[in-house]
Amino acid sequence: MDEHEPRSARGFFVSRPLRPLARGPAASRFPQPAFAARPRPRKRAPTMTEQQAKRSYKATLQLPKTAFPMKANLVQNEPATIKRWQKQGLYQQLRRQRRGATRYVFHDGPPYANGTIHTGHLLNKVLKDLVVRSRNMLGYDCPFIPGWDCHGLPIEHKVVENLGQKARSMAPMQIRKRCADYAGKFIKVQAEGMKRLLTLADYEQPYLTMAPAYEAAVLEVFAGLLEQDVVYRGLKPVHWSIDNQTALAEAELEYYDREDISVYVLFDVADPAALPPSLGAPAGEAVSLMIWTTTPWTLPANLAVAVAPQSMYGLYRFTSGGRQHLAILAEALAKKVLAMGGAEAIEKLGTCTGAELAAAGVTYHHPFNADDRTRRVVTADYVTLEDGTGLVHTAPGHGVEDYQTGLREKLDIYCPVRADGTFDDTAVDWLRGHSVWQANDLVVERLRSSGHMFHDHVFTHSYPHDWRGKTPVIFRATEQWFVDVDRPMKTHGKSLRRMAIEQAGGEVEFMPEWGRNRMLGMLESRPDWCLSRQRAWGLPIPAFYGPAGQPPLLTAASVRAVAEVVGQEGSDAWFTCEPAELLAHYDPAADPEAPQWVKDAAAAGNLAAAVTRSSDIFDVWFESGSSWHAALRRMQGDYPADLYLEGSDQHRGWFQLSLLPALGVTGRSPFRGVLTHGFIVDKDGHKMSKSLGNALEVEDLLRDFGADVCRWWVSALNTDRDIKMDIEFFKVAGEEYRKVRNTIRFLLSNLRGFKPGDAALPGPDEATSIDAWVLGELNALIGTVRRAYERFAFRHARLAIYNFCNETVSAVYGNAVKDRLYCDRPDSRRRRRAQATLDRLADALTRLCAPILAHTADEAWAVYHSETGREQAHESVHTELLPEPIVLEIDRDWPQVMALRERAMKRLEEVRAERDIDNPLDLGVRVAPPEVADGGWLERFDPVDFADLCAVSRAEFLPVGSDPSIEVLDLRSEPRCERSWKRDGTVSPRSDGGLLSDRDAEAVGVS
RNA sequence: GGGCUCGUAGCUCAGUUGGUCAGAGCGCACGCCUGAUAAGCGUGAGGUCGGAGGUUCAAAUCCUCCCGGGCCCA
Repeated sequence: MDEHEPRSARGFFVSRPLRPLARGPAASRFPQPAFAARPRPRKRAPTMTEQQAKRSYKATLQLPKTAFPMKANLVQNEPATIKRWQKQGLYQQLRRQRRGATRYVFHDGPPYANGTIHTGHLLNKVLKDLVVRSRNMLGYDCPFIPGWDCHGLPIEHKVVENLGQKARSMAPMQIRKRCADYAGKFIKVQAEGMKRLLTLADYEQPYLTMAPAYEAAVLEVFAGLLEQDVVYRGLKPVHWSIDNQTALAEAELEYYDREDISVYVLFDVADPAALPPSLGAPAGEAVSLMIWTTTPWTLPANLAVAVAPQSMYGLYRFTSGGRQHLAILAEALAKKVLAMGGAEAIEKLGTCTGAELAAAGVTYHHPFNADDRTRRVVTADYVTLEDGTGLVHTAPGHGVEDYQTGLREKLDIYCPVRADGTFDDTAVDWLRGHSVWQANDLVVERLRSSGHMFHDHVFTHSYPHDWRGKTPVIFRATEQWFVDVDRPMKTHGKSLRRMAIEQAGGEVEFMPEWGRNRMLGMLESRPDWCLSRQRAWGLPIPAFYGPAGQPPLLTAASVRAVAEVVGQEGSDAWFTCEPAELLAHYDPAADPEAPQWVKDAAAAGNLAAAVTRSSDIFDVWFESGSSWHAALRRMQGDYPADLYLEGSDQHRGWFQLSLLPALGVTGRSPFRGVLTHGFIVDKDGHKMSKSLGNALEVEDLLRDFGADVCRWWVSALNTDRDIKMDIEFFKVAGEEYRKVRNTIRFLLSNLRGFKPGDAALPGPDEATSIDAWVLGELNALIGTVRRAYERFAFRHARLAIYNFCNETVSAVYGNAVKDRLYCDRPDSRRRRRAQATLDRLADALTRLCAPILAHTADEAWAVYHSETGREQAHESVHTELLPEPIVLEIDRDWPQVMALRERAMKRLEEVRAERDIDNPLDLGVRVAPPEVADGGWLERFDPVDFADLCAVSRAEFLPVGSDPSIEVLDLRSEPRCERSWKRDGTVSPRSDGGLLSDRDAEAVGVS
C-alpha cells in the first residue's frame, strides 16, 4: 500500500471525512437531508477570481494526452498501413509464428476475374478476413490463399465484343491470349480492391484456375472421375447457330422480333377407352389431344405431351371445318382457343386433372410419323395455362424443359436436325434434307391436309438470334460430355448423388443449419452434370476422336498423360502442340481402358496421325469445383477444408460442384463446414443492381468511410439472411466506430508515462475497488468475444465490444475514474491502480477489436506501446493472440452496487429537474441499502467510488437496517474545491490562498 | 409455378426447448458538462412482434392460409 495515499484504499470508512456524517458530529453539515424547504441558491456565473484560480490549478492536473488522434483519417491512413504490412511481410510473419499450432483449413472460393469489386465482394471478403484474423488470434494456424476463376464465357464474350469483326477471323489461340490478358488485368484490379479492404491473405501466391499447375490438377480430378466410370457422352439441346454451326451461350443471344406460325394441332388418342371416365368420352369415337406450338418444325421430334398436374382438362365436342371433333384441352383455355379456331356447336363432355390424364396412361399417335410407336401424356411443373392449350408438345431434342422431362421420363433425346439446320435421314421422307425454316411450311401443309390442324396463324414474337450473324437460332440436341450422378462408382459402388446426399445430410456442418435442406433439395433434383462447352477460353476436354463410329479416346491414363504436358505448358498446349506431343506420356498398351482402334493404331505406330483433337472445353464450374485438389491439396497440402464460406447461391454452385468431384475422387466431402451468407439488398429489401440504380460502389464507400468503418458494418450483420445496405447504415457504423475509437483514445490518453512496473492490478484486498469491477466486466467481455469468434458470430462479438466501450468504459468506469486520474497525486495508489487497469483495458480491447478494426487496432497498438514505453514484441497486433481472462478477486456484491447506482441516477435526474440544479457536482447522495443475507454489504465499498460512479460530489452510506432509500443532497451551500470542483465536505482555505479539498491540497502540496 | 428463406420500436438488430421476452444500441426529445471537447454524461417518449385464422391454461415463439421480399430453379 502506498504510504502517500491520501485516503486508505482499504479503509474507506476510516479516513473519509464524510464517513462520520451518518452518525457523527459532522452530520451537522447536513442539517436538512434531501430537500427540506430551503431557499434555492441561484445559479451565478463564475467570478473573475474563480476563473483565474481555475487557470492556475489546471496546470497541476494530469490531463489526458495522447498521440492517438480523435480523428481517424482512415481514408488517408489505411493505405499506409497496407504498405507497412506488405513491407514487413505480415502474412508470412504470421505463418512463421503459428507454425506447429493447430491447423485450421479455410479455403477461398474463387471470384470471377472480371470487373472491379462490388459490394458482394466487400461482404464476402471482409467476412472471410474476419474468419482468418480471428482464427489466427485464437491461436490456430490458419493460412488463406486467395483464388480467382479465370476461364469462361463472360471474359471471352467481352474480349470478342471488344475485338468486333476481327474476332471472326481469329484463331482460338489469338482469342485465348487476349482472354488471359484480360483475366490477368482484373485479377490485379480485384486484388488491389481486396487489399484496400484490409484483408490479410497470401496475395503473393494466389491460386488461378488458368495457371498450368492448376489446370493439370483439374485434369487429374477428371481422370479420377473417368476411373469411377461416371463420365459419358450424351445428347443435350443447346442454342444452336445454323449460320455459324456452333453452340451459343445465353450471353451470346440477342432477341429480335420474328414472324412465326402458331399451330394448334390434334394428336389422335391411341385408345380412347383408357381415358379417365370423368371425361365422359363416348365409346367408340375418336378423341384428340390438342397441342400448341410456335415451332412447327420441331413436331417431327415430338415424343410426348406434357400437362399441368393440378389443372383441369376438359373433353369438348365441336364442329370445325365441316367435321366433328372430340378434343381434350385445358378447361381454362378452351373457350378462347375453340373460338379462335372457329369451332361451333361446342359441348363439354367431362373433365379431369392433368395428373389423372397422365396416370391413366393415355397415349397417342404421332400425326405424321406413321410408326407403330405410341407416345405418352406426362406431367410437368412448368406447364402453365397462360398460352396455348395446356397440353405441351414435348421434343426432348429441341428444348431445355422438354429435355429435362425427357430425362425424367426416359425418353430419347431425339434430334433429327443436322448441324447445318437440315433434317437427317431419320426424319420422314418429305422433310429429309430440308431446312427447319422450310420445314415450318411443309409441316403446316401436311397437318392441314391430314386433318390434324385445328387452327394456325402467323404472329410476331421475340426470338433469340445469333449475336454475331443476327440469324435466328434453334434448340438442337448435340453431343456433350456428362457426369452421371446416378451411376454406381467403381470403388464405392454408390452413385455421386447418393454419396452427396449422405454427406450433406450427415457429417457436414451447415451454418446456418437450413443450408443443409437447401443443398439436399438441390442434390435430389439435379440432372446429370454437363461438363462440356463449345468455346475457346477454357481448359480443353482432352478427348481424341478416331475413325467415325469408334469411341473417343478419353481414359484416366490418357487424361493424366495430357495433364503432364498441360502442367508444363499450360492448356495452350492443346492448341499449339501436335497430338504426338500431347500423347507423349501415353502408352495405350498399358491402358486397359484404351479403345481397340487406339491400341491398333499405336501398335502400328501411327496413333498421332489417327486422332483428331476435341474442341470442347470444360464447364468453368468443373475447374473451380476442383479447387479442393488443385489449390488445397496441391498448393497447401491440406485436405479436407474445415470451412467453405460463400453466398447462399453457392449451394447449387461451388459447394455442390466441389462436393461431387471430391466424392468421386476421394470418397469424402472437401469441407467439414459450410458457412453461407445472404445477398445484399437495398434498404427496402429489394435486389440491388446497377440497372435499378440502387447499387452502391465499393470505391465510394471506401472513399467516404474508410475500410475499418466498412468492416465494422460487416461485423454487425446477421449474415444468415439478406443484408440491407444503404449509405445511412455506413454513417451509423461511422458513428459507432468513432465511439470505439474515442474510448480507446481515452484509455491511451491516461497512460502517457505509465510504466507497466508502476502499479499492480487490484489485489485481493481491493476486491471492492471500481477497478476490480471493470476488470470483471472485461473478463466477461473476453469470454463473450472469444466464444463469438470461435463460432463465427461476429455480430455478437461486435455488439459486446461496442457495449463495453459505450457503457462499461465510457459511461461508467471512465467517467468515474476521471477525477482520480486528473486530480489525484500522480503516484497515488488509487490513481496508479486505475492506470494499471486502463493499461489492461487498452491492451485487451485492442486485441479484441483487431479482427474487425484491422487498421485502427494496429494504430492503437503502436501508440499503446510508445505511450507506456514498451518494446513492441511484434510489429503488429495481428500476430498476437486474443487476451485471456485476468485472475483477480471481485466483490460479489458489485451487481447490487450497480443496481443502486441505476436507481440513484434516476433519482438525481428527478431532483435536478425539480430543483433546477444543473451541475451534478452540486449534489450528493445518501444511500440506505436494502438488506442482504449476510448484512453490512455496502459498508465494504468506498463512498467516493459510489459518488464518482454517480458523478456527484459525495456519497454517504447509511447502515443496513434503515429503510432502504436514496436521498439526494443539495450541496450548493458548501464550498467547492477550486481544483476538482467537488463539494466533498473537506474543502477549506489552504496555505496558497486557494479553496481546496484535502485530496487536492495534498496533491498540489499545500497545507 | 417449385425448393429454401426472411418480415420484432423511425433505423440496425437481441429474443435458448411456447409461460416477467416485449429488449439493446442508434436516431429523436429534453437537460447537463465544457479538464476525453468537431468529445463526454443523464433522463425520456416510441412496437396490437407483416396480416388473418387455429392449437394451448398460455404464442413474437407451434400449425394453416394470405401479403411482401431474397436466393436457386423452372
